[in-house]
Amino acid sequence: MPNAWLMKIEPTECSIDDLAARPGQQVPWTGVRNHLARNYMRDAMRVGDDVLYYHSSCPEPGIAGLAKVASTPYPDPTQFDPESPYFDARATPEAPRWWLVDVALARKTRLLPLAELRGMPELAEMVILRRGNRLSITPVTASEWRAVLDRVA
DNA sequence: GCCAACGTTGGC
DNA sequence: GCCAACGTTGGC
Repeated sequence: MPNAWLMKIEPTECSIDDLAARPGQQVPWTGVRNHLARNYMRDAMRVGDDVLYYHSSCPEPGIAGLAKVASTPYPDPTQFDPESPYFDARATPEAPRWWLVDVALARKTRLLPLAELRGMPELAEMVILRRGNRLSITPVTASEWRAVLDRVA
């Protein structure tokens, strides 16, 4: 049984439709600069883990599709790129500070809006819904995953 | 634009 | 190590 995760992305960066249109329907999860979220990718994720693809900072925030972890962790290349907003002068190829995984589309779903998630009793304890949560990557329990799957079926 | 919540920075 | 100030996130 794979673990499951919720991963936030701004649709202006890569929406579910952008992902579907990409060759390989895959996206490297660049730009994470929070240690806990980094640790989830580097230390806890496994290829094949389930992912809830969540649109954030947009007119309709919510779950937009299902995806899977598609690579083992590797250094985020943007940390070495002085032109990138994610450049980190303290990182070197010998001692990277930031890691990522590739995420591959499983399928687009109907948009499950944040308000609807908040209304689901099965998701009462979901990390993303807790007050003040700002983490861009959070673990999802097996029962939460099933509840979301049932809802978009 | 507002604001709550949280993380980071930096002086001490 | 403490903590105030500041920056960021992200929904509304």
